[in-house]
Amino acid sequence: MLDTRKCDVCHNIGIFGKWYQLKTIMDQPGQNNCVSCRVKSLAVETLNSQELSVLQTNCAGARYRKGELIFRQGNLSSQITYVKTGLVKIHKQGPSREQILMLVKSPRFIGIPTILGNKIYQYSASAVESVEICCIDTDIFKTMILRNGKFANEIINGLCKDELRFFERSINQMQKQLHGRIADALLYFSEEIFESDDFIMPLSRAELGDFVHASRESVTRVLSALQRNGCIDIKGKKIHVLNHYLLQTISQKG
DNA sequence: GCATTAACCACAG
DNA sequence: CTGTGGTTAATGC
Repeated sequence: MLDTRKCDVCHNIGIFGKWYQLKTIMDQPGQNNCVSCRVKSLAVETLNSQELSVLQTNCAGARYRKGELIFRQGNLSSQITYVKTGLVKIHKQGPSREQILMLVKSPRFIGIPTILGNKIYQYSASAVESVEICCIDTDIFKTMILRNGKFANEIINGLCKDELRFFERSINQMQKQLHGRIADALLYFSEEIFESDDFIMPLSRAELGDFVHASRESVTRVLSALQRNGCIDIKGKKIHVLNHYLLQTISQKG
């Protein structure tokens, strides 16, 4: 089933269940207008004008620069955060090392499990690129879930997709060895995050290591091995996928 | 045993 | 922050 509504900003057609793309115009900082917001989530789109104005008086926008912490594991959560633009990493300190659990492409809610489950953040979120977010008051958010079934439904849809994606990634991480995991990560960036064969890797080698559960040196080695066999071309942070098929094979065979 | 995989350490741009 | 090389421990054939 396709949702053929067009985004009035970038004119991309939204695929059913997927947030609209947004590549340009943002609301002015500090001047929140939920009614005219260009990056409403599917959930927020189900709200009527009265609910929207309630939302508007209970949320605030903020900007974070590359590398800044949005919230920290162990802190008390006070509001739910909606990422309007930019890329965010969800990470957690494990017993031995830091692990990047997932990358979140905007626009998207983060931190819902914390609000509805444990009040203490069980993980941290940081800006990978410069990021714009909206903070919504927890109680208002909960009230909307209780009162508005459609809103709740969209929220649940989002959480389910997250979980499925996470299961998929878990299998990859657990059953593949390094070459496969890195090939996976490259495909993930190329296909899901940037939707292009040419992109600028926003993570450092060390962060990429945290993402695929490997040391920074190993990441470097595998990357240059992939370059040697003509899979990809690397110039610093610029990555060009030359042979998608080969990359997929490596990803599948581990 | 020998080969492979990947982490750790050290050093150099 | 990155790339390389040497070393080492674990695992597989």
